[in-house]
Amino acid sequence: MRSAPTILHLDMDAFYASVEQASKPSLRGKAVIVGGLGPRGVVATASYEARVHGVHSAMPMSQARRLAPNAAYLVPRFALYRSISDQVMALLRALSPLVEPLSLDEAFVDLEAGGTAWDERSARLVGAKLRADIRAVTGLTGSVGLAASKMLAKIASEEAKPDGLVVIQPGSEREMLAPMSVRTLPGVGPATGDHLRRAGIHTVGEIAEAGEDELVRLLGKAHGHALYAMALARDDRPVVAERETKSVSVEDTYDVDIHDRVRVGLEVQRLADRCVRRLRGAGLSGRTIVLKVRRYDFSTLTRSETLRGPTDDPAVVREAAARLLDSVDTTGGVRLLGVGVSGLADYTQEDLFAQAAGGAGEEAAEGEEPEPAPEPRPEVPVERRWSAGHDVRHTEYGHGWVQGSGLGRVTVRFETPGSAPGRVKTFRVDDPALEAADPLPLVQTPPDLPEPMRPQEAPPPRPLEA
DNA sequence: TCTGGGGTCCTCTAACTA
DNA sequence: TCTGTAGTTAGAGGACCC
Repeated sequence: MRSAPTILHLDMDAFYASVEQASKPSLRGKAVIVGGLGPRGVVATASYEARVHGVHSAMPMSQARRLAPNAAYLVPRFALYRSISDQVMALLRALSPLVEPLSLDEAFVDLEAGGTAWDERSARLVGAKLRADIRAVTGLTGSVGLAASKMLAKIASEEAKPDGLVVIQPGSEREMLAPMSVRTLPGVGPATGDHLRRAGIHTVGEIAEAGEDELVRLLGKAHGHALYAMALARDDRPVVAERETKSVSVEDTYDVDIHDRVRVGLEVQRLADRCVRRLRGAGLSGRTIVLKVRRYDFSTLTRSETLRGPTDDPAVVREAAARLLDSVDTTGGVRLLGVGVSGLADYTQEDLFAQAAGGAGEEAAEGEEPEPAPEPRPEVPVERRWSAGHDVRHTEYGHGWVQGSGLGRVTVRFETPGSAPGRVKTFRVDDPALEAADPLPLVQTPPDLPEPMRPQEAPPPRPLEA
């Protein structure tokens, strides 16, 4: 492990909710909850104001509504979050070529590899400047952790939240970790946490005391060795800039369980098509087709089939998924269906004789297949749908966002990121003066950055577009 | 209270192969 | 030719992460 705290972990604070607050002045300082709004939705992100009420990520939305009935509930706008994430990642890439994004709002940076920091003082300066630049470019806050390893940098940024910077001094790690809960360590979730608790192990220090053999006995080889090393603050994992995608999958949870076997089959075909579209969009193909079924009682099963060679042919994936479905009992109903492809390659090698024999008649068009028009779902009326939180424009009142809709009406608040909190008006859902609009930039005119921090180039295209 | 979506990695078992 | 063994691959499930 290195001797200076030159690994940086950035974590944007309550990212999705903060973006929504930045783009909607009337929500600033208010409880904002972003997530699925259907009957089976869960919370993706809650603003700090909402967390005060006990709302947190992954909580069922129904529970969140009971805890914070007056919060603003919004559906996620991933395209907007991705564009802001790109701005942040560009700032990180100006610091080092070794940037490892973990998600839209989190990344590791190896400052030493970038030559931007070599000791605690320089690392602290870089971290502070990064936070200021993120605020200037995006208007948002992020928390920074600096340490000599990835694990510790991540723990440091967690300690720094919200809107802070924490450095863990090399040499002080074990002492600092010892009293912390085992759940602090990456890889310890509810199941492992319970397992350890039953063995009388509650803190990181107790993991270290238990010894490696005991950890391996309790948790298995890989997990046991890894966790013991982490408890001793041993973590040599490098920051890896490019990770290959290993699988591509899509899944849908249905508002109401599906009982009709024919409908289940149709949904699987739809998911297979969507999965292939994503696969092709990323320029990939794959050998193993996976079907996922979550039944009415939440029991989940997967069935998979490995083909002779990688494919990106929708007909082949559809047929494989249908074969897999044949082996699954769906009586009682299903709440979720998913189709995935793994064993990826960046070429296709269709065994035309063996695999296309069944589907030769319905060959898909070569090359870029057009996005099929979204088929209206049976339960959705054929009228314009206004999603809560999405931007709109009115010919008379200008730019605003959908505060809610129902009973043939849509309520819009007219405001922009740079305006004062705006007024609310209600329209008929089919009002011709109202149309969907693109989000506005959060910061009107991004200030010029000083030379060393200016992003040098656009980030590379993301491998997967949703 | 009733549990999303998109991923990664690990473990166990069975089948196959050398 | 039969048997035991070790390694590899597939398939299923589980845990975890954001």
